[in-house]
Amino acid sequence: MTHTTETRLLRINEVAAEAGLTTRAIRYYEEIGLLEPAARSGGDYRLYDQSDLERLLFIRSLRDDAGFSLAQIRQLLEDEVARERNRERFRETRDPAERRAILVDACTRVDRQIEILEAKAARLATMIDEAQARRRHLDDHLAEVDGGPSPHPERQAAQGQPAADGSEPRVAQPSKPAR
Amino acid sequence: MTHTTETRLLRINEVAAEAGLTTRAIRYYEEIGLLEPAARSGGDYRLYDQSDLERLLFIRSLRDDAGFSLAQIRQLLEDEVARERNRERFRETRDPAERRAILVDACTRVDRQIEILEAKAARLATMIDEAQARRRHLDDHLAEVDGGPSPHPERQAAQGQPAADGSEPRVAQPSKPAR
DNA sequence: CCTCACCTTCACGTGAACGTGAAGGTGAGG
DNA sequence: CCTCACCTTCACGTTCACGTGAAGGTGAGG
Repeated sequence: MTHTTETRLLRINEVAAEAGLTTRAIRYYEEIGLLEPAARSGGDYRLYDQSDLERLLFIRSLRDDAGFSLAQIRQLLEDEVARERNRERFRETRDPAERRAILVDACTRVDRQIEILEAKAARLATMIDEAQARRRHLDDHLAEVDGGPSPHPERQAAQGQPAADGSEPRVAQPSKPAR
Repeated sequence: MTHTTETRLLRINEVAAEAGLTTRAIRYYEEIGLLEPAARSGGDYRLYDQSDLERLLFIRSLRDDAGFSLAQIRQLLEDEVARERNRERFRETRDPAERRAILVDACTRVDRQIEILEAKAARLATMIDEAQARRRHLDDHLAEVDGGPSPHPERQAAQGQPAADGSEPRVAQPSKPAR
């Protein structure tokens, strides 16, 4: 008898709590083909294992943190599954041409994933930069108001009168004078 | 007469084309308070200026590239507007305490923006790393299949027999053996 | 003045991503 | 065996982000 190792199967309610999702959401994800429970009980209860939980956590982070639609998530997960199948097929052949074809297909999928992800990341990076620039500018003003010319040590004090109004370097996102 | 400078006002159809949105979407954004046209014509036609167009482009990039909901975008834009108001108030007072309060408020808003953005970016970065690791692994296999031990020059050739099955370093996103 | 393309405001329709009962089955504890 | 909490499958309701007419006004060209 494996005594502590084996992390028993979870019912939908439990896995939902662990994943931070509702039971309805999980059933919905099953409806649209995002995951199937590892097993069913006698009375057709859905039973989930540890990998299901991880998959749900992954789905949730894609949805919440990365902001993907379930359709995009489906695409990403399908590519993942295809990758798995490719590995199978790869192992089952010795023909170099076929192996090459499998690898090329895999590359195409991965490249597509990367492209999708990087487009998002690039825009986010720009926005973060802009926000941080504003933050630094505010810090300077704060230091200036707080204790005269002597902001934080690592950035040299803005000598003279550093445009003592509240002017900031506009980066993006315009807005009209009186709106 | 200002002859070329002045970039005349655009009607909804034109600004929609330039922004890559539909007229309906733009009217909807107005409904939910994301932007108001710069002006209205005699017959109540919506008229947009250059800053409106930029704002629409910004909204679109937030929606498409960053994957924000319109509610989140509204939040971000509102913070932006608040920032604008703060600058006004800042200029209109000389009281250091008040100025400080304004700046602290601004910092809070910016920090919240940054927090939201960085959460998204962090998750995306991880995913990109994982995808690129897979991509590199595939490249190695490809090179191996293509021309024996001699992958691309900048990465040293995997000597010996580099686990000639299709094994990849699993990074995240599990999947069960036979699903 | 007429036409025709574009505009306006309702107002209902739609797909995605669930929420919310309804009606009945399941399973561990007392 | 009974209870009670949790499960099942319909199936309709809801919010978001628009789409799609309908019915009528606008404005530049011929």
